[in-house]
Amino acid sequence: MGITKSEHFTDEQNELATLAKAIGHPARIAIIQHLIKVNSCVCGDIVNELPLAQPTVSQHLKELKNAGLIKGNFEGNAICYCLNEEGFNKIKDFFQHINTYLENKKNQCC
Amino acid sequence: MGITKSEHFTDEQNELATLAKAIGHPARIAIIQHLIKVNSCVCGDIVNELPLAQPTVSQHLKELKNAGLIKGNFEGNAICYCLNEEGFNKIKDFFQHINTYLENKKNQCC
DNA sequence: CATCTATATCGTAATATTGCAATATAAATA
DNA sequence: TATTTATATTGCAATATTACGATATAGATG
Repeated sequence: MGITKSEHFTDEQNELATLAKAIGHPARIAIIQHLIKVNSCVCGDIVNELPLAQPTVSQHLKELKNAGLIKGNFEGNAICYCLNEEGFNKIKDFFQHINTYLENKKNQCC
Repeated sequence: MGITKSEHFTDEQNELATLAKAIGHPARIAIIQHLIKVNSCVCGDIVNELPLAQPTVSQHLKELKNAGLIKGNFEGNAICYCLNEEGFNKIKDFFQHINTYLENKKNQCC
């Protein structure tokens, strides 16, 4: 089959999965790290930073954008990308929940 | 090609991507949420909680285990699964870094 | 030991992802 | 308007993922 049975899961579960999946590629991790590192809007030098061809980078940017993790504005004929808080805020709560749980859990068999 | 070019990225980037990718499926989000909810080791009732066949659940558990996000102990003829702090701690720093950045960033074009 | 119960593995079909060359598009500039 | 520059889209091949029936395995129990 190969189709993820999204309809059997909650919207929250599907949304979190989509976000995590979008982050789940080293090229997309690299893009996120680069956007943080340069601490400003990046107008296209992402292609030069990555060991991938331009169409491939464009595809990764598209996936991050679709997931709501980055956003881009036209700036002349270039595009200015930066992180999108909305997307990251959605994951933040999930991980904070997990961390709180892990800090307090006791008497587990493993 | 379809092969992720892991060799061109740093170990950290590959590791973070592997962790995020493992989380990036609604069934695996559901497993994580369930393990937190029951607040104890779960010996096999995960299959009953999910809308998927037993082999499929077993496969998802394997992926979470391989990524270091859960661990399992034999408990009689059943297996006891719970969250693995190690894996989650690795992602924690990444997201904390992002959150700190997002809270402080200013004067961005987007 | 035979059987039951719980979980894993195998095999396979359907689908998704990754990557890139070629090409298209769109704004800027000569 | 022709050209350049920046980015996106298309098309396709290679590979990975998802799902499940069938089957294997391993401990518990009769």
